[in-house]
Amino acid sequence: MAITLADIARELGVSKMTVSRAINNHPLINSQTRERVLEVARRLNYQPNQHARALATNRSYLIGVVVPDLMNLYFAEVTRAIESVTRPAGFQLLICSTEEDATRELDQVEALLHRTDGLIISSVLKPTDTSAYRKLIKDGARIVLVDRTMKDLRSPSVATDNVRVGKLATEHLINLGHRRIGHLCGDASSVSVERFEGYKQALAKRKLRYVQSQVRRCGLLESEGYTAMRGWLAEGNVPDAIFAVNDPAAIGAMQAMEEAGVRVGDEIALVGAGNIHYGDMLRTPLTTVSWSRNEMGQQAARLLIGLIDNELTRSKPQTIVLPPELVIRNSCGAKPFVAEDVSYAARFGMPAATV
Amino acid sequence: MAITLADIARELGVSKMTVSRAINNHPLINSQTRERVLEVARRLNYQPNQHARALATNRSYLIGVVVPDLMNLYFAEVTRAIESVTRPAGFQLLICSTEEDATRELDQVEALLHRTDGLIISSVLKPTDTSAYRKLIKDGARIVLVDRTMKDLRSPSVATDNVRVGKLATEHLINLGHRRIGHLCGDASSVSVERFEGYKQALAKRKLRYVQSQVRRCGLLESEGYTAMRGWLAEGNVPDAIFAVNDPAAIGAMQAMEEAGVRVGDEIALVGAGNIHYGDMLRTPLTTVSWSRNEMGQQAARLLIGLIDNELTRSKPQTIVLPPELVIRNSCGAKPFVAEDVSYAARFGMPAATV
DNA sequence: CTTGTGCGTGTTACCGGTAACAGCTAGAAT
DNA sequence: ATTCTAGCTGTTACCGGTAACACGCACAAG
Repeated sequence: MAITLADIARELGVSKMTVSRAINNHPLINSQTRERVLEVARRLNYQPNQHARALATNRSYLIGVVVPDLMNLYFAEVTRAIESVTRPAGFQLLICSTEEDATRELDQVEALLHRTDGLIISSVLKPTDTSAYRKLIKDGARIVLVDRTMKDLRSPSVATDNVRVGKLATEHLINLGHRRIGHLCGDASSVSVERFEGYKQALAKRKLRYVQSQVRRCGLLESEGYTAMRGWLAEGNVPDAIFAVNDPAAIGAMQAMEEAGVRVGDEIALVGAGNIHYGDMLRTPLTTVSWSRNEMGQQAARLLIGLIDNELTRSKPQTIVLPPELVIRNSCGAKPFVAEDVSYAARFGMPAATV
Repeated sequence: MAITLADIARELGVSKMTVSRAINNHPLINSQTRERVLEVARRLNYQPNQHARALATNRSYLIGVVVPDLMNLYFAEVTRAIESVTRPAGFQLLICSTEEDATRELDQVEALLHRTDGLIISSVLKPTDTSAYRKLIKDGARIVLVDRTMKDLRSPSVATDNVRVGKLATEHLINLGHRRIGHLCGDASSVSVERFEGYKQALAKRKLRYVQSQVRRCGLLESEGYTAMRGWLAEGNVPDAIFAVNDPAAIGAMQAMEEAGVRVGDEIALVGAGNIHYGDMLRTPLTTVSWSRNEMGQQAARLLIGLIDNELTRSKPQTIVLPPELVIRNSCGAKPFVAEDVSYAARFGMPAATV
């Protein structure tokens, strides 16, 4: 078995408490004693039992992260950003992917709550389905919402302005001269609903009629974008331009178009959202709407640590909104097949190429 | 505070032990009593304290996963496969990304060991740097290695035949008529070393001379592939064909080539390894070597659960080797810019497109 | 010389579970 | 009627930490 406090205490002829204080740098301890303890601890390679510590202090130094899909690089990036803040603060991450499934999300959240100090959730639920989380939060759960938010929930959140995302994408397509603009819309989640709303607002603002048949439900997964677009192409009556709810859906749709021999960006303009990695390296580079995934993850992590340390007041939770911006590439047909404006090098913070 | 066993016990006028037995479906309990207990537990929404349980049983139902890079979809896929086995078995995952950093790996492993029942590791270390893990395993740590293995370590592992990976890729380039074949080689990890070895064996077998200057060290990250290739192009003396240690490195190199105006698959043939998601959808679809990430993750998970349940004998650890196969696309120039042979639909197990 | 004070250490109890064993009860076997 | 046994339940101790309080001691102040 592993070394315990008691082993060290026996070795030195002191009490467990003294050892505990030495290990935790308690102020009320003689510095010489501390040194002696630490020396033995090092020699025996003492590793504190995290379960015992968690039981006694009610602090696990674990943070749960619940995301819809880790195969979506958008969330991989957000998760990495979260980790970049939590790790230096001494927390480890319990990561769960819900595969865009609401039941699975609730199960996971329930299970995670009781072994973590707090949760960062990107919820698949309808933004109005707040009852479950409302109850958990009332019972003292520390939850921060990221990317996808919920209505009137007493918990901090970080997201982008998704109505604006939908507007930016749709207006861009309108500005390019398109009039029959369709939408591959997502599910019931906040991002889906709000981006859809932005799409409708953009149409209305420019006096274009909203046509039901030009909106197709697809979901947020790449495979769903593919299936939906394949169906659409088979049925016919496909619009000239499409705003897809997110990049994976757009990429799935793109693939369906290519298989059907439709030239993306030429015959059909396409815009996604999220600016995922590889979006600029695809056969047809994807025009999209972008906001900082890094900022998103880091802010969420800071908010949660704030909650854990009781620095944040519970009464008026913070809501952070990140500004979205359009990233024009080729899939929208705006600049058919010219080089990228931002060099790849910039992504890694390198000087521009000299070759 | 949360509901405890004692609360339920008091409510029913029985002992904590009876409640504990009811919750855990102990055989020695009256089924009526169990029903009564479970009913109250449900009503009070009892959730067992995992820390207490872990302390008492020395079982946390947590599995640690240590991968080099979650932004590499290859590992995202392996992780998802692990989760597909561990979740039904009642385990949750503590996921760490080491960012291809050895120090970080050792820190994380040390920290994870003491709060998990076992670890699945894809190690960044040199395959000969076994001392740290050897010690941990001797002290009873349950570790399964995945993707990247180590020499003579008493622990089960799942990997592909990486020498064969290097051979398949290089021989393919030779078969296409190339004679000046270079290699973007990785780091000191097993996969890097073995694929390099395969590259050399393929050259030797076909009586081609191994030329030092045609091998460039780059690492396993996309950014490193980019940097290395940019440097190579700037210096000149670039070979006709390149085998890159993995897909991210290949994709980075590809980007550097495109920025330099070099037509990939035409002026320079390129082959990667790993068959990551999006590899087939790039501007130039990437020829690569593939093996099942799903099989890899699932087998690793099963092995670890076997270790945890003491079903696996410690004396002769299992080593599972997954067969690699060549996936020919366009970047090698073999079939310049024709349609994919395998439809995208197949990836999602759908019938072929009818449009 | 007493009292107070502050520092450092030890004692005790507790966090919320579980293992091991003891004890009780009813019905079967003798 | 007595003993045995099976089946269930309770008791006690323990997992490895920590909080709260008690205590001892040296030294300064009164």
